[in-house]
Order: sequence, then C-alpha cells, then structure tokens
Amino acid sequence: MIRLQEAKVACSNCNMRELCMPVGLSDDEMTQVERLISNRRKTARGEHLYQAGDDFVSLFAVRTGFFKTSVASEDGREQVTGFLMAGEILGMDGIVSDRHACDAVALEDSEVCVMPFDKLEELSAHVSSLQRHVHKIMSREIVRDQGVMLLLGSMRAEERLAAFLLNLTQRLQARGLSPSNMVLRMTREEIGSYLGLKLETVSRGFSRFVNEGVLEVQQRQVRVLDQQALKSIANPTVCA
Amino acid sequence: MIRLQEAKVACSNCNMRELCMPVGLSDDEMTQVERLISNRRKTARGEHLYQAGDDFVSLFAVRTGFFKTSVASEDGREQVTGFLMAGEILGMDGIVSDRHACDAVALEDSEVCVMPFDKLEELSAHVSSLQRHVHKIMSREIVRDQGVMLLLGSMRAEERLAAFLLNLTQRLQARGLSPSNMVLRMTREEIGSYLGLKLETVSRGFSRFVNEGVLEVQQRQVRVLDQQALKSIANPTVCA
DNA sequence: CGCGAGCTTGATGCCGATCAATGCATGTGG
DNA sequence: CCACATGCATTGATCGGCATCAAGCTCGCG
Repeated sequence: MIRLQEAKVACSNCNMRELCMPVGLSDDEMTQVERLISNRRKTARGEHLYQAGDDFVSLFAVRTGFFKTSVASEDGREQVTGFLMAGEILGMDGIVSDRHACDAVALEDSEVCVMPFDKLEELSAHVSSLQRHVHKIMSREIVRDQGVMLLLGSMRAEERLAAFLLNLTQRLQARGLSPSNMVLRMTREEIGSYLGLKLETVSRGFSRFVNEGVLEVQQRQVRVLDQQALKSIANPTVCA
Repeated sequence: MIRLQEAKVACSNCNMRELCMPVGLSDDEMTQVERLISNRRKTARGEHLYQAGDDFVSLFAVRTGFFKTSVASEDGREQVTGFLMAGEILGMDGIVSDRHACDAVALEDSEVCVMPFDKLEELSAHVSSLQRHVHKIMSREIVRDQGVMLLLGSMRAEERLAAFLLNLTQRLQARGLSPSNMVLRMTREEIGSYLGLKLETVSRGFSRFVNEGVLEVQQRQVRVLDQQALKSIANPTVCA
C-alpha cells in the first residue's frame, strides 16, 4: 500500500535538478545530497516560509510554486526584493547573522526542499563540486541584486517594467515553459514595490504596452506579442 | 639589510584582522591562511582593480584605500553599487560565471590582499571556521544589497542621503575612526549614482543639511553635527 | 447576489531632473 | 607669478515624470 505521506521525489529524478543541483556528482555523492535534503515543506498561498528575525537553520529550494521576498524599513515601508520560482534558492540572507533578514511569502501554494545549512556546509567540505555550487549560487544572487540596483537607480518606469517582463520570460523559458504566455503570481502593488513604482504606474505601463501592441493583458494573464519591442524599451540606445 | 620589497604584514598582525578574518583560528590554521593571501597588489587612484568581463581568479581584501564598484547597462548607464573601505571584500560577483560582472575602481591610492579563490575553497574545505566565514561574507553582501534596494525603491532624496551618511559614519566608527569627521573619497556624481540621484540633487541635499545645522560641508570634508537628526531624516516615522 | 480586493483610468501636484550660469580649487605652461 | 584651462561643486529657473488623489470597473467568492 502506498503511504499517505507524499511520495518522495529524489533529486536524481527531479526535473529542477539542473537548476538547483551541481552537475557531475557521482552516484554516491548524489545519494549523500539526497539524504541531506530529504525533508520537504509545503507553504500555502499567503503564508510565510520565514520572516525577518526568525532563526536561520536551512536554505530552501523551491520545488513548486512561487515566492516573494521582501525587507521592511523600521518605519514600515516594504520593499519586495525578489520573486522566486521553481529551482531557485531562498534563505541566504540568514547566514550572516543566524537570523533571517527578510520575509519570504508564498504567492501560491508551494513546496520547498529544506536544506539544513550546517549539513550543507559539512557535506560541501567533502564534495568540492557541491562547495563550488553553493558559492556560485550566492554569487549569482549578488550579481542579480546588482542588476536590480541598476534598474532602480537609473531606469525610467517603462524601462523597468519591460526589463521585469523580459526577466520573467527568460526564467520561464529556462524551465521549458512558454516565454510569451504567462500568469503573473503577484499583484500590481508587489510588482511596483519590486520596481520602485506605485501600482498605478505599473498599471499604466501595462496599458501603454497593450496600446502599442507589445502585450496582451487580461488581469494577471500576460501574453508577450513583441519581445523585440520589450528589449528595445528596456534598453533604448542599444535596441532602438 | 632590509629588503626593498614591501615589508610583509602578516594577517595575524593586521589591524583589519577582525574585519576580514575568521576568529578562533589555531596558529597552524592562521599560518595556512597567511600563506594563502601572501600576495598583495597596489592600485593607484583612478585605476581599475578589475573590470566587467575580466577572468575571475581571486577575491580581494582592501588593506588600505577606498574603492567603488559599478555596473554598466549595455547602453552605457553606470550604476555605482558600492563603496569599499579597509577590511571589506571585493570580487564575489565573479564567482558565478568565472568572469567579473562589475568594475572595481580605486578612488584613492590603495592596496589589497589577493586571495586566490581556488586556494580559498581548498583551504575552507579543511578549516570549517574559514568556510563559515566565507559564507557569512557573501551573505552579508546579499543583505547589504537588499538594504540598497530598499533605499533606491522607497526612500526620497534626502532620506537616501542621510542613510548614506549614517552608513559611512558607522563604518568609520567600526574602524576606530571619527564618525563625525570624514573626507569623502567620491564625487557628488558618484554619490548620486549610488543613490539613484543626480549630482545637483546630492549637492542641494548637503546644502540643506548645512542650513539645518546637521552638517558642516567644505568640499569633500564633511562633519556631522547632529547624528540624531540624520537618523530622523533617514527614517522619519520612527525618529520623528 | 453583493461585497471586497485588485485593477484601470483621469486630474492634479510635487519632487527631483534638466538646463544654465557661476564659483572655487588645482594644476600647467608661458 | 600670473593667465588660463579643467574638473568639481553650488545655486537658480524651469520642466516633466511619476506620485497622489479620486472615481469607477472587474472578477472571484462567501
């Protein structure tokens, strides 16, 4: 009889493998990694995976679903710092002080693989490709953040929006999904927070793109009609 | 006879030690770390320590001097992503793709300790406190970047400027320097780029703070007269 | 069905960008 | 030592993009 517990999906079979797992592991090493992350956790839409101030114990790999991360200033302003989809890693903000520095909230019912960080460190001391992988994941996050700074510091509203949409299409494509047809998991307000804009500005941007024939938008359903146009908007001088 | 080569300053004697070195190393481990970073490099004011696209080989610890890091969009806009002073670590942007993703430029004559990254990984596999330290340094950078996003995405011009000055005072204080008396190493334009503002706006902000009795400013010489006022400007609701 | 959360769209206003002129310090060559 | 150039900073005037305020719309859901 099948257990009522969720059926285990091993990393070696996981279709997100190439996104969150180092390549070139031996069978033995793979087994060790699978033991490390044998634990899973479901997070319902709207629930926190963790909050600022929580003890840091584990990193999380998104298996299914969609998350946002956000930081709040002391006076209550919230800044969305990222949107995360399957195969991406959450929680690295907590390493430095053993407490999480931001909130992570599921924007739809989601499931993550739990990776206890002390175990991850221990194993990566013996498996150099895993060690390298951990470093690359953290470095990737640093580079991504620099890109967001560039966006927030030097782009105008419609450029930001175009860059945001392009980024989404690329990440969907990397997962074998349609890059032109997507359902946004977040509200206009959350997009605005991420992009340093008000929700009305985001909405107007979408409307403008629709009028220009770049997008079709129906609520959160977005279809990219002219990816090239998006690129030229996001990066005017190069693509004009 | 003393060698004309620079006299070696061992990490164990370096006054930046507690900033860039893990605590609790045994003598033997400390020796290994010192061997790892035995190499130094001087960078004259205005010169690049590295540029976007350069092969990534090493991390760098600032020994003396001052750096900025910046990313450029394809159409040439530049965004300053950080200012680095003694004891801080440069180069982690290069790990993910084995190429540097940003530029690092010395804003005054500077010297860095060179830490070959493959050696650092090898050693950190054997010295767990070093491994942990590397992770913390990268995590700290991620958290810092989130703070900059919050600043760029949700603060107004004078709030940004106040937060920037407060951050500088804190870092100077951590180095045993006067938190109230500082010489800015960067131009108004570079401050503006970092804060997502134009240089005129930065200048006007300084002038306003001077009128309000919060600062004294003479060119790049800045004296903080009222740190509490700066805090209440940076974070209006909490400190008002 | 009716409520409420989220979205769109319009009117207005303000903050910071832009444009422009001047000031100031440093350096360089006559 | 002065004349001039150059880079950086300050300050004023004006402009424009996005925020703000406000009203109505859509859709999912109890």
